[in-house]
Amino acid sequence: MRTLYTTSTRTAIVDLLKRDPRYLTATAIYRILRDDNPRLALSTVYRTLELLAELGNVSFRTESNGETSYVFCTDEHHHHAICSVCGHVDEVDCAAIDQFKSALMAQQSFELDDHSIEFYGRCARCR
Amino acid sequence: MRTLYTTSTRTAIVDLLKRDPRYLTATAIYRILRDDNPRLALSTVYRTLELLAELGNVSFRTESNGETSYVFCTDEHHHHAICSVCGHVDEVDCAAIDQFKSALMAQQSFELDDHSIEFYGRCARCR
DNA sequence: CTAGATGCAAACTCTTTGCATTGCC
DNA sequence: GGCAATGCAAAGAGTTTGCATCTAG
Repeated sequence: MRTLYTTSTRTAIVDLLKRDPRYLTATAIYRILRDDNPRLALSTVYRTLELLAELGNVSFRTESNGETSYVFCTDEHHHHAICSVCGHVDEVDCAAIDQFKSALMAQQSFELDDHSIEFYGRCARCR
Repeated sequence: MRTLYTTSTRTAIVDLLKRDPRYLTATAIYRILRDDNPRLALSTVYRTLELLAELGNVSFRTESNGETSYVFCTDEHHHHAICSVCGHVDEVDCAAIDQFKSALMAQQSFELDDHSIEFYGRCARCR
């Protein structure tokens, strides 16, 4: 198995993602971190984000403009509650989804394997 | 307000989308329709899909490779059950979502405004 | 006839890749 | 020292745009 090095760039990206619990694009991350490291390359940001996604430490989604954005998160199956005011992202479990399964089967004989859910609203601070 | 013309290209695209209830990319649509109309331009397909999306007759999503794909659907709020075998897309209402609201509020004081859901599984024919 | 639609080609944006260099372990 | 990571530049892929031409109404 490939050995992973702990580099300052990787640490900086992970720290930023942990500190800022919102969906950030590669370019946004690049712009922020370039202040401290002017030689940072956008391609490095992309490669690191790809790595973090493989490791399950980051999940991503596609914005309406087609850009991909990333959040730090756990590896377990869960969903995101996204604040439409500040962009804050919280994880939500999906216990209640089980109730869908039977309804869906009965309604149109569809056998549920997986699901993808995002919730939008206002977080505790923005309400 | 702008006047919309009914052109053969638009009719062909709408017909194809109605006939094939799966998420199709612009390029896929282009390839299929080019057989009957060799002078068809990919940009026309994009422009038509954009128009249909504005009119609420089409919804779209982003595939894992970054491509956008489109399905014909109703304008009302609903979700899609996507067959992982044949790609068939069915609409699903979201009555059961209401049960989430109270749970979500109690759990982490998040006020739910909207949600985006996709289900994956096997449709009646592919089970 | 006229505003809207189309084809074609060029431009754009985001993302990926090749390769020489640098740096972690 | 050796393999992994990075910077830089160039290439890719999907999508959008400008403009002359064509066409529905």
